[in-house]
Amino acid sequence: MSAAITPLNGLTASVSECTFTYMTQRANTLSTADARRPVVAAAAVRAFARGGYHGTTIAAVGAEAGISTAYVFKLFPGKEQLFVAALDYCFEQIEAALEAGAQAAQDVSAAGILDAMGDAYAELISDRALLLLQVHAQSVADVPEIGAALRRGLERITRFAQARSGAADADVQRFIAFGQLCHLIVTAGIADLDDGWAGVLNAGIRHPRG
Amino acid sequence: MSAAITPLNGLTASVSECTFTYMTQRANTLSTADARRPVVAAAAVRAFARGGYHGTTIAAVGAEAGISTAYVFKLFPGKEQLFVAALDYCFEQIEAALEAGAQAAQDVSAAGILDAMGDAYAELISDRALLLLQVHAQSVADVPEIGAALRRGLERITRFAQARSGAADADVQRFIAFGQLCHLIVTAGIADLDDGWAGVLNAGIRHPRG
DNA sequence: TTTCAAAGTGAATGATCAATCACTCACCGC
DNA sequence: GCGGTGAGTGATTGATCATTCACTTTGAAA
Repeated sequence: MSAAITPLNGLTASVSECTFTYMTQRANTLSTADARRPVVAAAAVRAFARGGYHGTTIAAVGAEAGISTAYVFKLFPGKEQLFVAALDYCFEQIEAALEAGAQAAQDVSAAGILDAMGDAYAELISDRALLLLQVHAQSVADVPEIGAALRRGLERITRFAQARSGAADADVQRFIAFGQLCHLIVTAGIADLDDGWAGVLNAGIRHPRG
Repeated sequence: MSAAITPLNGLTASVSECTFTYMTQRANTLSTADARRPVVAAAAVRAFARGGYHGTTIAAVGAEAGISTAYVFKLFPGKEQLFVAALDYCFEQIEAALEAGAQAAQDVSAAGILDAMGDAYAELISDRALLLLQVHAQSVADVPEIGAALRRGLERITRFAQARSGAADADVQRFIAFGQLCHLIVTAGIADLDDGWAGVLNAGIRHPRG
């Protein structure tokens, strides 16, 4: 029907093997599977963010990406690997945002850089998809491949925050801990509450969509 | 078949309306539905902790409780309300543990009490079911009833920690934030890792099963 | 123009699961 | 012993979903 082949919108994608360098054709042409995979992974982030791993169908991911269910299975061997690809993509985005935040920091002390990274993270997750996917991933981390992907992502951002800011271990730990508190505030819908107890948790947290 | 009517093992249960006071019969007699509900809720905590909301069948909850699937539906109107009952039960246990910890505190300063509550929490969640249920609840908090139950529980323990310890708002916030970090460490399986990055996150956290 | 491989799809299939129903059995007051 | 009420179950239903398969379309090279 209205197949609407969307021409990889600005997605740089890690097209590492460019054996077909001259094949930089026009848009609207069929894309190669390798180029399409990251686009579908990005769509999977949005779809899985809505319903979680068990609550999201492959059909929903296909619809989000504008392709058929069957083709999702041609691009990824199964649901589990698709979720892992989405999670990897998620942490890629986060590290990039932290780097951008660090680069934009006014105060270049360790604490200043860490703070700027916090701001950048709050900005990044203003659409909530990246945040929700992390929470859903925690929920199914007992699936071995997903747990491994989660640890890989956490290692990535922990190491990055530490190395890029030069902050002390305790400060990096606090950075991550308050990130988790932020996740709780958003998922539980505490940000919008005015009660005293909610104020205790919300204090000083830069909320997405604030 | 092997119906094996288990006689409410030691579960005090809030049998609030005892219109049938004389009916304190023996064990091995059929239990009333009101007395059985909390027992099934406790079983639901364990079952849902394993698979999450979408990944756990009512049959699994029934098996955990030692009753048939059909009878679970006679005790609770549906899966959603059963999960909510499990979550309420979970936060009840947590508040009780915090109170016990506070009572056992050596140092009765605000910080000392908060610390003792942290120890008691670490002890409580050593079997991980209560911890995992909270993570799963975050994951499906967009289901209105479940989100409301989660907020209710968080309000409960935040208010309790604040009132019982008398600590400053910022310290209570930190208490909750590091609780969330603890959840991440356990679900992602970081506690067992030896790498430097994992050490940053693990530092000073009292791990369950440590 | 023909041809071939890769892109992409519609329609099954087989399993699983929430929810329902019709039923049996034990107890209690009479 | 009889009748009713509530405890508890096995079998079924209707829907949903991951995965597969057979099929069509497209683009470009020979």
